[in-house]
Amino acid sequence: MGKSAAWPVELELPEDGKGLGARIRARRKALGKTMQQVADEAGLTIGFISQIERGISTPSLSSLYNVAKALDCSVDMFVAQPPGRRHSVVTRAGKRPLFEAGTGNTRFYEFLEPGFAEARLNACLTHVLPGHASEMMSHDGEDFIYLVAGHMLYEVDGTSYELGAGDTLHFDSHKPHRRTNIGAETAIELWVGTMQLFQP
Amino acid sequence: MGKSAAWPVELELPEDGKGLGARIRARRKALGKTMQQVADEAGLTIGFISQIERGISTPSLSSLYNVAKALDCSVDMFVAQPPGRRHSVVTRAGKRPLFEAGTGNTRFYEFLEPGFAEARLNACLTHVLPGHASEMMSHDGEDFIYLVAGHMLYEVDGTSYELGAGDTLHFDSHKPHRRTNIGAETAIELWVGTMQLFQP
DNA sequence: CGTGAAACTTTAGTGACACTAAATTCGGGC
DNA sequence: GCCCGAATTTAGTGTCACTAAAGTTTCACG
Repeated sequence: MGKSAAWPVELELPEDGKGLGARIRARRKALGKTMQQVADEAGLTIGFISQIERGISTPSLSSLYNVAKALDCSVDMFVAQPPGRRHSVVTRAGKRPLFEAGTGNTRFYEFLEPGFAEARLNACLTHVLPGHASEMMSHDGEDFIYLVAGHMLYEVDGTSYELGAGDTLHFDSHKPHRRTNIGAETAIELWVGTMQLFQP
Repeated sequence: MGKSAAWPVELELPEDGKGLGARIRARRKALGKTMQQVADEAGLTIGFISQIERGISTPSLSSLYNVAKALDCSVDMFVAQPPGRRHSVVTRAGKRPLFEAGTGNTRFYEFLEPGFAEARLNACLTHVLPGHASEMMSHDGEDFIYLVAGHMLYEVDGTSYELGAGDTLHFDSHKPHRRTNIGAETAIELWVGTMQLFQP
């Protein structure tokens, strides 16, 4: 099965129709480089670069790594992305759908639609009522939090961080983490991360 | 050169010492799956999964794609990351280094250190004085902007977006974009993106 | 401790495809 | 039309992506 499945990478195209080869070509042209230059820097032949870009050949991981390096970017820029989804470039304060999270009416979140279908960033504004404490969690990706208002206590991998308005927190989401509103008022946190959110 | 360079992918290890195989194993164990399960779902043999995880064999892109799918994640989770860098989980309002950007004293930014060495997200708080207009730019990654204060006009790929405090903007950074402070006061924007920032 | 089964590793291959060198074609400028 | 740079095509080759099966290790249970 392995070898005859050489094409699934290309078949799983994002909606904009770009596969691995097309993305490499787009990047090369954006940098104004010839195939010969890329081939030289990647230690490959110009013929192979041509075949890669036209989807006729698929590079090994190490060759792809070298091509990405010759193109001044990282490998993940060329690999397949998740399928398209609803999106909106701008979201407006006071006009976002508000959803209740979990149980107990202690947390609400404003859903921010991603700016474009293939976006890897996801964002969410969460309103946390005083006293609310989440359970310990751990997941893929990374969390970036900007505390818009209030006082929160975050625990990440056994370490506690107390945050006030304007502070930020950023950590690897694999690490066990939870949060508590330790203030007297509703806290508002802006979360930006690379974990795919449930889309209402 | 191509084939004899089968190991550069492993040699370019992030600081936590994890290569492709080790990351696959970690993910598999995190999901509580056996090699046999992953092999079945990926259409490969258990022997090959074992060799991949121990770095003895390197999968083709299509096989890696299928393994990632069997592990409920995307390929980019397994590829090499940039080298380590300075980081800090928390940044405090009023305590961040402030830098002047460009010329003319019309823009200052607070540098937010990434939360961990391998983080892919980068963040920055920018203070934009009234009237300041940036030049048109375009780069890798994606931009997520939360306007903390003020009124800004953003132009992305020919389309204009006027934002007020609390609004967000999110777009593919490849698209030509620029911004102008159209208000009477300093605007503050929180930028979160996947482009690597200059690190002071 | 012994046993058996599950989980993983090792071995001994095979053949397809990752990649090459060189020939040919294409496109643009003069 | 000629020339040259850029890209594509052709005709391979041999390495490694991947297999099946045997062997080893680990783990749970009595």
